[in-house]
Amino acid sequence: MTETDKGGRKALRPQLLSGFRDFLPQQMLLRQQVLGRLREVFERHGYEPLDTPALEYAATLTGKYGEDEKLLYRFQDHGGREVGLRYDLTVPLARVAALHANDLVLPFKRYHIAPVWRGDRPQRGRFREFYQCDVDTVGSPSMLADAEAIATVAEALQLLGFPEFTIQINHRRIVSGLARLAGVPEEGAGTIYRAVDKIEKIGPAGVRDELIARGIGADVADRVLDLVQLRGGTAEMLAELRERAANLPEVLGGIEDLERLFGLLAALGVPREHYALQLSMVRGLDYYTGPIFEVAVERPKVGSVAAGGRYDGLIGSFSGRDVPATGFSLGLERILEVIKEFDLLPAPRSVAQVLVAVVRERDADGAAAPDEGTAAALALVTELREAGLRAEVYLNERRGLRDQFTYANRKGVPLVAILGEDERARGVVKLKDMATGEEREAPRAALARVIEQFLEELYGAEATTKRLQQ
RNA sequence: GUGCCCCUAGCUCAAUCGGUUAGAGCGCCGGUCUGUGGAACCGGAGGUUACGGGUUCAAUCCCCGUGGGGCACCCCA
Repeated sequence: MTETDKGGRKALRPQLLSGFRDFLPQQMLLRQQVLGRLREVFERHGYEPLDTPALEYAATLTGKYGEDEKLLYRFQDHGGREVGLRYDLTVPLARVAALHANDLVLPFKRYHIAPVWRGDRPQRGRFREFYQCDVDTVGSPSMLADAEAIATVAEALQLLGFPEFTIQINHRRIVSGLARLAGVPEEGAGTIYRAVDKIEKIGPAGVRDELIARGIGADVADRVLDLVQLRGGTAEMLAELRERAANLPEVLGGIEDLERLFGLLAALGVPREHYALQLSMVRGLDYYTGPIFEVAVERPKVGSVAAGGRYDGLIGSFSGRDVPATGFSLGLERILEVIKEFDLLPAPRSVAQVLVAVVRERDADGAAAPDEGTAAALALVTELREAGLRAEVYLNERRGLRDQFTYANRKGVPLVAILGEDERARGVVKLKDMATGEEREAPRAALARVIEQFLEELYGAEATTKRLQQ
């Protein structure tokens, strides 16, 4: 931070840290609209809200993320404690599950919408402070919990109007079986996983090159690629895998999980085009133990918008007693990138639905007599608020109507209500639609209803009723 | 974290080969205009050319560093 000299006065240069953002009202309106829909879907599926502190003991966060741990924000607090900003919402949940084990009804389903921090280099859809929207279930080893998380995410993306998306599903044990089948020791497996995960991006030949470049024999590389590229229906692919992994009980368990999971997804009615077995998909975080999920988009180029999986060992790392858990996480900013790209959710520009103008009034001599007009406007705005409308009054009674219209116009307030002497005498309120300039008069008593009707004509039922039907 | 590109008014961009007082459009503020906006006209504010240093008689321009942004990689939501 540098200081500057502004008009003889020292001033701090207002500046943001790289990868951190302010959200101005326009952006907040869109964000809140999206979050509102997510919350709605989460609660519809019975997930309960949870929040936890931004800051945790560093030890809580370390050893969970593998190589990514280098992105963890950590430092000493005033008491010299080693602390860190949460890197995701999953580890804090595991900590909560261990700490409050006696207070939670299992299976415990929670959603958590909150910022997380990663010391990554910013790019489109990638920030150092960003919001994750998680749904997780603690205490159920059943694939039902995984299926529910997947169904929830599918429904959320549908509700947001995502043009097309596929939830890719794989299993941690199948992934590690890959290395085993290829005859690669567990330590070197990471490089295989990472290379394989890029198959959609760089193609099989690219993966082969990368594997060989990393010291994997050509024959082994081919075997891995062969497995990962199994084609056909899900059932056929799993059957084929079962055959090839006949002597690897671990992999067989993974195959069973997935067979069950796919059955449950069908039973839940998740549209078939929205999920698929993807044997090349790998998740980087260390804590996954079972099924893993990911939703990636090609357009815009922001990578994955959601990811998750089962982590049956994570809670045990806090409590010493393994408790199964699984969940799915959506990345708000990446979802917003998609929404902007396809213009899926035109958000209102302003929270206010109506601006009550303050009409200046003069007495017979032409002297200012502002109080009556102001009082009338205040009474009206209060009335509208009591009727449940989002109404504001222009906060400067010395301005003319012209300025007040300009204000409404700039701010995007769709309606302006005018209650001057003339209207008061006739018991009406004049209502102006700022988009078209059209004016209507409504009896004072019925004004709120007329405004609601007006808004409905302008924006459809959605804008006024907040309740969204699928 | 690595590499490359970028940064001039609130926004989008100008400014000859390094040349003297850094301009325009839009926006903003005020006025023409006491009850009708997004039009027009007039006027105004707003810049240490991101910041710091260096080279030079002279730097928006060349060099170095810092900060911020973008792209690719790494990785990831």
